[in-house]
This record gives sequence, C-alpha cells and structure tokens, in this order.
Amino acid sequence: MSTRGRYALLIMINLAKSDDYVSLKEIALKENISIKYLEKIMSLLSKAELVESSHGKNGGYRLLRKPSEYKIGDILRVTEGTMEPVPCIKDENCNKKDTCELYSFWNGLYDNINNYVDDKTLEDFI
Amino acid sequence: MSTRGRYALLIMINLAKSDDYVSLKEIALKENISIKYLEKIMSLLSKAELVESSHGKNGGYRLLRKPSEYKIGDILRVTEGTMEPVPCIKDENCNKKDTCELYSFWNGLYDNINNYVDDKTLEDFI
DNA sequence: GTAATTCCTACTAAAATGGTAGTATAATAA
DNA sequence: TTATTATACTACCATTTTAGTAGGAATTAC
Repeated sequence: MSTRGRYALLIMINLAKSDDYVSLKEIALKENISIKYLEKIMSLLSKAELVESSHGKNGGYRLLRKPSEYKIGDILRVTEGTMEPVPCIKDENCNKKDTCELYSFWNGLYDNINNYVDDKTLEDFI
Repeated sequence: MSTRGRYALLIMINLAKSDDYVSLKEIALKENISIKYLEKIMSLLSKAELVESSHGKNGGYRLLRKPSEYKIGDILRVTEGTMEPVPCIKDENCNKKDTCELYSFWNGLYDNINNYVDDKTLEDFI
C-alpha cells in the first residue's frame, strides 16, 4: 500500500468527522502532508464520486453518503488501483490458470485481503 | 508481490518435487523464465539457507529440509523482503503509533496476510 | 580438458512512487 | 466588482523499485 491509499484513508476519515466542507488546507496542516499532493489524491476520490467538492471560500470536500456506506476497501481500490497481491489474478491473457499450481493460493490471499478491508467502514474510524 | 516472490515459489515447488539436485536450466525451461534472473533469486534463497547448491555437472539446488518445514511465508519474506502492507508497521521512527487511527487496522491486515501465507507449506504444492 | 553448473559484480530500461509548479476556474465576502 | 480562497487540470521531475541482461570466475563430473 502506497502513501496514496494511506493518505486517502486519512482524508476520508477527516471528512467523515465533519458535516461541513473540509478544505485540503486544514487536512494538510493537521496530517502534515503537502496540499498539492492531497489535491492529486482528491481528484481520484472525486472522479470516483466518493466525495463532492465546493470551490471558493468556505469550500472544500465532503462525503456524498453516510460514513457507514464507505467500505475501506472501496477507498483503497480507487486510490491504489487494485488490491491484487499478484498481477496474474485478473490477467485475462493468462491461459495457464487451469494448470497453475499457485493460482488458487494467490486467489485465496486476494479474497482474504478483500474480506478484511471490506469488513470495516469509515464509521469505525470516526 | 513481485515476480521475485512468485518465481521463488515456483522454484521451491520444483525443488520440493525432486530428491536430486535440480539445475536452474531445467526450471528455466519448464517455467519459461530466464536463467540469469533465476540465478539472482536463488542467491537470496541460498544466503537465507533455504536451499543448498552443488556446482558443476549434474549440480543444481535442493532443499535442506522436508517440504513440510517450509512455510510459504518464509520463502516470500526472504525474497520480497517483507509482507507489511504499509511501511509504518515496522517503522521504529514512527512516534505516532499510539495516536494513529489506522495503526491497528494496518496491523490487523498484516496479521491476516501472515497467517494466510504461514498456514501453507511447500508440501501442499507437491 | 571440456562441458555444465553455480557464484559474483555490474549495468540498464521501464515503471511506479512521491511529489512540485503553474495556471485556470469557481465561489464567496467585502 | 474586486480580492480572496478554494478546487481543477496539466505538465514536469527526482528517486526508487522492478525485472531483467551481460560477462566472467570458480567448481565439479566425466
């Protein structure tokens, strides 16, 4: 997991704690992360429609749904791209899945990770 | 998980299936991986004393212990370096562990992954 | 001696990571 | 309407990791 996913979680927890719009400046100061980098991460969350934004003074971001409706896995999948421990799991071009001795092992790990991150929501971190 | 760890598992499964020394050439041909890259991976497994080697003709590598004594996690930790989903878990310099809202979440994921990969041994793949 | 094999060091192209910079656009308050 | 405060978008960049490759030295079997 890279800083993208970890920071995204921190951001989302901050938003979950407020009903008003929260600016990146506030979060950047609190978490000690550069605003510019947060902007980049926010654009992923925004495009995926996990948050809504407001420009200008008193603007910022806020959640679109209740905190309990955001699985941690949803946030990580948007920012990290995927939770697969190995690339072959979703590789459509891999024609060795039937004979691959490790496919079910990796797939089981994948399930394990997904179950873990989907078992908790933002509400658990408020 | 990178190719290092994945290939290392394939190599170890191959060794587990044979009592004799197995050369990298054989494995390279069977698994369609370059010998030179396998050499690099082998040096990790060799230095960690997971395998022993024999030079020259009819040489190669073989396991030092019974397949059942190799947890998959042991092999992955040697080749991947670590199984931590985030770097902060083992970061001695992190002084925010007490207050970090996500520490126990990441640590729980770490436990989960370790339990999964340590639950199976090479014997399960023979 | 020759062929086959591991061992060791160094190099490299491509991708991912973790940002930074600059500008445009929108909302608000005065 | 103007200044201020935000997000939105595009482009750039240094460092690290990944996934190898190359060349040769040392060792062993035959």
